[in-house]
Amino acid sequence: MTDLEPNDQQQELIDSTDGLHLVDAGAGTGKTFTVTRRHANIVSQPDVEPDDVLLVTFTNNAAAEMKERIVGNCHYGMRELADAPIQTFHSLCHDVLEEHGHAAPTHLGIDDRITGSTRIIEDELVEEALFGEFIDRFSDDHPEYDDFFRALSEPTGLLDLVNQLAAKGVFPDAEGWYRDGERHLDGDFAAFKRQFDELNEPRNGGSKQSVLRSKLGRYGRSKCYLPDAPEKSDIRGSGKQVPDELARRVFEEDREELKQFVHDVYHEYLEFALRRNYLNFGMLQLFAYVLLCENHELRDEVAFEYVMIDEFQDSSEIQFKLALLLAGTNNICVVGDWKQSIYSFQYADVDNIVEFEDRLDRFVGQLNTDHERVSFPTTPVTTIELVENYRSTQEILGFSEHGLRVPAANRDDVDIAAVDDRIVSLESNADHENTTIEAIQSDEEQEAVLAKIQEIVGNDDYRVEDEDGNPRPPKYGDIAVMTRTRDFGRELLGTAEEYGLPMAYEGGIELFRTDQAKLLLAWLRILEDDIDRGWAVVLERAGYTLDEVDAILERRVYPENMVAFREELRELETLGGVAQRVFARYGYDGPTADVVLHTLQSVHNATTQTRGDLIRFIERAIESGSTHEVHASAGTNSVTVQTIHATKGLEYPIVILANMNSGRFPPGGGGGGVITYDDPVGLRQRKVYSEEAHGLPHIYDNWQADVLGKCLPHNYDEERRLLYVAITRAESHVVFTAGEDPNTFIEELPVDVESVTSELAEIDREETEQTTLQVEMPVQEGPKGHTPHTLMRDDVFEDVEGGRGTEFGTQVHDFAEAYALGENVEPRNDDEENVMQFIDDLDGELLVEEDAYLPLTVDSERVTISGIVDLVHVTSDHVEIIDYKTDRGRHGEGEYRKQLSVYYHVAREVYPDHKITASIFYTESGVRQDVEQLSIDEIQRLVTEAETPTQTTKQNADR
DNA sequence: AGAACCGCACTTTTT
DNA sequence: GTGCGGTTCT
Repeated sequence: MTDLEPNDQQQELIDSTDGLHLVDAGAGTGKTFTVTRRHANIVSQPDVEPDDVLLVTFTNNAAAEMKERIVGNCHYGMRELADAPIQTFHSLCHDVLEEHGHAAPTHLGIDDRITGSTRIIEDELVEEALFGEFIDRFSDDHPEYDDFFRALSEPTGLLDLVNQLAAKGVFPDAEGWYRDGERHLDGDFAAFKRQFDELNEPRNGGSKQSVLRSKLGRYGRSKCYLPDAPEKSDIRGSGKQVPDELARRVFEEDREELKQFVHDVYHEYLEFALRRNYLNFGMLQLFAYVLLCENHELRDEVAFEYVMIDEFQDSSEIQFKLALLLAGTNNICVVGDWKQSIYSFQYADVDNIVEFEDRLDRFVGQLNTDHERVSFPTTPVTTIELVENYRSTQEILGFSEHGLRVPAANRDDVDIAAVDDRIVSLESNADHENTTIEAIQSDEEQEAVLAKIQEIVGNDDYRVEDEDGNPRPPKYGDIAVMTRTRDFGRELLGTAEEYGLPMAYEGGIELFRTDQAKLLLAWLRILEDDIDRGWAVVLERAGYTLDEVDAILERRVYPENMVAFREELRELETLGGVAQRVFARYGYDGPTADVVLHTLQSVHNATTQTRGDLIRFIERAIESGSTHEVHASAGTNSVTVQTIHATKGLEYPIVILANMNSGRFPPGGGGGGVITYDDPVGLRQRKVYSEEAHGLPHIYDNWQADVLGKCLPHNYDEERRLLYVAITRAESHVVFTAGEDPNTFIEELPVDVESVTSELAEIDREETEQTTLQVEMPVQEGPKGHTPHTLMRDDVFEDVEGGRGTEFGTQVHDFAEAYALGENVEPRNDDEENVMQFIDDLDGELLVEEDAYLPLTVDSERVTISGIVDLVHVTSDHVEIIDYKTDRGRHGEGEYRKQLSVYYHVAREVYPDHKITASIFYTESGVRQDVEQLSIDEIQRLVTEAETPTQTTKQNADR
């Protein structure tokens, strides 16, 4: 609808630039279109610059898309808008801290600075490792907290807690809690009591016990409370309700020590992170918030004249407050849809939008307690509803509302009147009415899904609209299968492959962190060069203890059966063969092994990678991030498989909502945390002392927390919204599918469930357009011009045990350069001794050319480059390219392979007749290792892939 | 009809 | 550890 004019509500939003606005923008109502037009309208005012208008999105992709659309719509070009504040909260906070935030930690009593070199830890596993290191040290330093640690199974639970507190705006300072943070930790008895009472209400007019009493039926089961814990009959009472005073008994508990513990962990972790020169995403917001709270001049300086927040239902409490601090005026506009709030696990709080006015008022009050930080009135708030839907037929829109009304479980009762009251019904703008909504159940669900797809493709009953609005029969590419779990999607993909049906999974898969991938990697390493890292994994897996593994690695005599297996693998010619044999050995025959195999093969086939390349590829994949993105090639005609969470913002003519099976949608259960934090209950600990920790029977010594856990209602709202989101992706047709045991949702929806047995035809692979999986190579920056320094990834956070780290490496490198330049320097450690020895051993006179990047113009015998490659040594017939590394074990030679290769090819041009080698010099051991060169094509390919990220198939249509 | 008991299964993803 | 659904008991 780029060419179309805005409708009345959209126009109203575009025109009302001033004042507080809450916009309910349902699915497919042209939200992005309207927001970008509104932005253009604001900046078209004579005294408003793009810099004055903050537009917050929740993903970088969304920000980029917004920017692009805005450029197309106003008189500013991309250049003027390149630095305009159209960004995520996180990147905005990053900018603020970078520019003004050096002293931010001091406001929390932390004597450290945020500097330009402070890194943002993006990888969860990296942070967990760092946190683990921190918590080890912390527990050593604080014997007084031994009791807490005895009850903790996973220290990462504490990291979760810290992040959750940060997202709620609860921070520790030197003495206690920043501002009114402690109130949140204490909880709110009145609010708790309301929830307690609601859950303690007898059912069926008094004839049936309350939900709470029923839940407490398992009180004490498979638990061993301390002797002073009350009896079950005492807890549950004798009537239909539990005793009223139970609320107070479980709520009132001395938590001073627990709060102190959490405070110390939290505060010292912040100190630790700053000392190690990193921040996580939560800390970005934390410090930016503190800074904006404390520094009144800065707040005025940074403040924006206009603030717009997109996808407001995905915002967290601290983000709401940040927005208030960043707003210099009341020109605040939040746009969102509570019905599409499905990211609470990312600290999103739907109440930000549902209770917007209450929260606005409350948060401003909190911010203004001691100083007027927010100086505009919180009323009036103008509400604008976008109700015209440009995506789906009316029938689908009507049906989608049922998703918000049906019970998600037998015991779930929905307050339909209350839901209806909140729903703003959408009106379809579609000019065609051909819609089908159906549900099928089959004992072989996967086959049923595929058979349904075969039935749909080319079938005029399922006709869809082409770009000009004319009806046409559907293609594979018109269909999306949405699932709640990745697993089902992956399995379906495997089945589709068997039948040759073109299907591609889109989204993140944690492919290379699976045991399957790690074992395969280990064996590939063993095959490649027998290195310890391969054997260590394999031996550990076979049950050897760490000491035994060490001994075996030391003696290099490996178990006979493993050596035999290695020889067996050596015989195999293809990578697929190796992988299959490895998986067979360990009994991996599930979908994960299949996908690992398939993915590696597609990388392998599509390129000319050697086994060594693949090893490095897997290493990088493991290192660089937990999930591995797998995309369908753009433009191929294949069915898309996605999780519902990943489909937000997308749309498809035909949606198959699969895996509507009992027990899985909605999810059941969920592990019990040790320390929980949840308003209004506050901070609680469930102390479980395990047998392993004590050699005693399992002791559960906090019966209060046990009961508290049951006093809060289980909320199914998000499950229902998930269903709603999935249905509203569809333009024309929806199919639900379930296996043997359909769940409550599918039974409660107003649609007949038809039992089917599917007849599935095998598709001739030659005839269908094959889809290939493209795996994004985790390659960093590409080259700019032809200087190699841009090839080096500079975001590798190096921190190695025993004091070896970035700083140490820099020192060794500085020493090496100074020594090569002939300066009078003394080695300070073994590494520098080794470097000195190495340079001394090189023959010939030493000549130096400073700042010698490319091209290498040399007429001397020998050149030192003070650039990124550490040393280029030239003799009459030989060029040696050398890179020092201070931290063997952290990085293989693959890390800087591209960069060394670029030098290699340049040297080739400069010295066509010389022998050219490139190698890594490990300073710790004094070992030099040659590096195999990449061809120019290979470098080019890696670089190109890094520069052109694959597009997602269908972005939010142009509205 | 309601209460008690038993066995089963056990996410999503962005910054 | 916990919620669900089904079965059995009262």
